[in-house]
Amino acid sequence: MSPDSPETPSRKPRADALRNRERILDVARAAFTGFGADVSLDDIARQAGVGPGTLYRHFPTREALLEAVYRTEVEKLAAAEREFATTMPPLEALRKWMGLFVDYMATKLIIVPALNTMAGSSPRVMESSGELIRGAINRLVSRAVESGDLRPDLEPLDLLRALAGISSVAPVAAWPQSAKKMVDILILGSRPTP
Amino acid sequence: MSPDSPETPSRKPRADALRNRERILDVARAAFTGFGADVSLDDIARQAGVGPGTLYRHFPTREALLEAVYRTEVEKLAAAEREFATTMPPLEALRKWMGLFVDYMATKLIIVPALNTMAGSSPRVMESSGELIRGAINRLVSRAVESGDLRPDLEPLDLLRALAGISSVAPVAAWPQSAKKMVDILILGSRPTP
DNA sequence: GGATAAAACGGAGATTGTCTCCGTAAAACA
DNA sequence: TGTTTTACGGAGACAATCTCCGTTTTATCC
Repeated sequence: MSPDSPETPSRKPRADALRNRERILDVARAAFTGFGADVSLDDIARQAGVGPGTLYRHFPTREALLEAVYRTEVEKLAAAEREFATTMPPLEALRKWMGLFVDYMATKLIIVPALNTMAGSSPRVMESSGELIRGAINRLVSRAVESGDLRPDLEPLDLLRALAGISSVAPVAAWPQSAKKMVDILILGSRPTP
Repeated sequence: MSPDSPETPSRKPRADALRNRERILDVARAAFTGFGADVSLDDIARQAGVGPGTLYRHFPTREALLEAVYRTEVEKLAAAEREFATTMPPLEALRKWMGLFVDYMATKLIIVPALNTMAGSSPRVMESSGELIRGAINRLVSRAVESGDLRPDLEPLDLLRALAGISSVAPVAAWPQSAKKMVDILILGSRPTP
């Protein structure tokens, strides 16, 4: 089994391949969240300025594309945390990151149900994502607590639960707006008692 | 609003229309549970011996057909309870009904997730179904308790929960077999202590 | 039991989506 | 710069969705 090493990068990957992959993912994320998980893949290819063949070479099935979009979003969140943590004051970092989290939830709300009703649906993707996100919010909150900007008795995950919770009471379309207001309210309410 | 009475049945519905509707539902149930919720609707029409136009006249969208199949299954369950209760001894009625419930769960496992990821998905269908099923199992168990065939401290819904619970540990394909064995085990274990 | 009108049928076909194949083009390597 | 490897892209085969309308069947009224 496993005839050779995990990867044998005999060559540098072609620059246009990477560019195209990027653009397809970008367009796909917008299309999925805007028009649902069953938009035409050929349409996505067209909008990304590539042929259908190119899209299908990068992502052989709709499921593969959905998974890739989701994975990318999670990684964006994780990367944002690392960046914000070193370039912004604690409270601002938290606020901006929570704003990104709202966008992430919007795509998650579309993609996860779609993946669940597909043949070879994969729980594996979801497992790792939870880990990354929990780590990020923990670090962001810790830093803001240590700097005295947040109450020390704050459960980090509760902030995210509050945002996610809106999705069940607000109409899907209006969700991001409500959630973004919530970010300010939550942070305001989480400051230490003077 | 509501210009006239809910229904003005000016005519008796045509016999072939009813027959066809019936046959389409029958074939659709088999197709959905056998091959998933995205089988070709034209195929279903062909197998039912009608043209595509006929299928689409009865059920304008895939969602409508899925809903109709589900609703029909629930009504079958309710009707079976009414029949069994008057024609069988209590324990046999319960056993046979639970056997039907296993089949019902198999289609529910396919249809509900599919409906949930569709545009105008409707929670209304599910609401009434739960009511009907709860009523049925309650009556069946009561009767068997009164006749002394079941322990009086039995929570009726637990019997169904046990069956439904298998679906999360057994592979989807092998599910009905495991569940049917469970029916015997459950009933055996539910008899009064001698 | 016809005659008549309403209702339903069915399938051809327009439209749209999926996915592949392969000749062409571009990038990496030497 | 020449060669080789990799990727591109779009034509087109195939399949599914859904509609339109001429034909057939059915209920109803004499």
